[in-house]
Amino acid sequence: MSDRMVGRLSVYRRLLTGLRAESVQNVYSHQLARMAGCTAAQVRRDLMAVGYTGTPTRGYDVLGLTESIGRYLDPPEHQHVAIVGVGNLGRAILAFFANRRPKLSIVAAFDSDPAKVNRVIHGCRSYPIDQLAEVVAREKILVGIITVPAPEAQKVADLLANAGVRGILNFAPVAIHVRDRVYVEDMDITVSLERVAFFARQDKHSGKEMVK
Amino acid sequence: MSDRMVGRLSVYRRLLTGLRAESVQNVYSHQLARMAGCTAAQVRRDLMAVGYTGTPTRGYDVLGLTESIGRYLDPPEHQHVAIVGVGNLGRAILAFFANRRPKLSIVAAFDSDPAKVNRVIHGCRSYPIDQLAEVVAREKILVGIITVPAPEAQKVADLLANAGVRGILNFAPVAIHVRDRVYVEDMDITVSLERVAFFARQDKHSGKEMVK
DNA sequence: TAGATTGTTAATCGATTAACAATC
DNA sequence: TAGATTGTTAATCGATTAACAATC
Repeated sequence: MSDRMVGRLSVYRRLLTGLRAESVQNVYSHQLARMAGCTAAQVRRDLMAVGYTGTPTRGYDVLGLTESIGRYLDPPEHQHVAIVGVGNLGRAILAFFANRRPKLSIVAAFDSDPAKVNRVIHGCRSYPIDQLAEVVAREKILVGIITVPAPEAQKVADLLANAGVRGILNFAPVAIHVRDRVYVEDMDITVSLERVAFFARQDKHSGKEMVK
Repeated sequence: MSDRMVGRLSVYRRLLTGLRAESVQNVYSHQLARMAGCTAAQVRRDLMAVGYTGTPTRGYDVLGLTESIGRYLDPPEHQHVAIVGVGNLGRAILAFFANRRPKLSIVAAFDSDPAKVNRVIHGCRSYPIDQLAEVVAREKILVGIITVPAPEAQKVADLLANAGVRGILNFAPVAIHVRDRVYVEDMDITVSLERVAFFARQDKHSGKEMVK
């Protein structure tokens, strides 16, 4: 299971949820492909991998496929996330994810600024950073989001990894190093914006969209 | 020039800037590789592509390499960016980029909410959305950032593309479709978080970091 | 049946990795 | 010189694309 495929499955599911809201019952691979920005063959291969089969006449059943992707992508039980750094970006992410996914929710926020802790921000409790290990263990948090300034990112990554977190989504503009068992994904807005600016100046480019 | 390579060059430059601040004059490929989270051979191949050569004894000259990457990545003249959607995320991005890059700056923000326009937010002027085409043309804006809710993203993408923007960084959780000459990069926080959550549950995974 | 779509294999493509002579 | 690093080519790897018989 490649990281790209997991990303596409996540996109398919969102599209399927939208179709269900419109009472659409069946969908063909080429329809999903057009909406997701990939090819029909890629959709079919991905769905094959999650073990869901369609039929030539009706394509894929929207409800059944949604559930099948959910069994694949979703945690068996509710999965808890922590966010470290309650600045502008941290608060934006808290607002964005508030009550969005039933099985994946941010249950704790941490900051080193005393003015930002022991509060409830967009429905999420905030704690002093030195309570991180304790809260991560108590709340069974497996995923951490880093939204602190670059100079503090590595320190925070070490705290999270030592507390038992197994996945990190890093927004700090710096590469962090953790032990091999921790999955790290960097979302570097500066790098992305520089890349878009670079290709915006090129007359020709691949033209394909990048799903991060 | 692949999109991944452009991303790595952006990372190298940031690292080199840090080294310069510490008065480091020379750097070897394996040092850059360790900091950037890639391989030494990859660093050498990337630097070869930008046309900068090192020497076996001294490695690469930090200052010269920084300038060489800049000539490659940076626009010949100041490049202007617009952001559409002044919600939590939009304001966070404005705060993040305020006075950060000398040659790449967000010069205009747009929103459909009358309460959010005709103001200065983190140093950036905000306009009503219906002035987008006019302002984009006047300010020679080539890049747009979309931070509106998903249902409005396609409409905003059309507005930007029609106004002459050539690159779009899309934070809305939906795929947008634009003509081929416009480069689109999606930063989908939901997809990324679901992916991290997925791999956090796996016992084994690639372990390699993903630079987006 | 006819026709469009599916599951699945083979071919293609591009990026990464390994290897090594040349170099300072 | 000796030794580590460089530029560069070949081999590997994985993902995407193309193709097509099977199927409803």
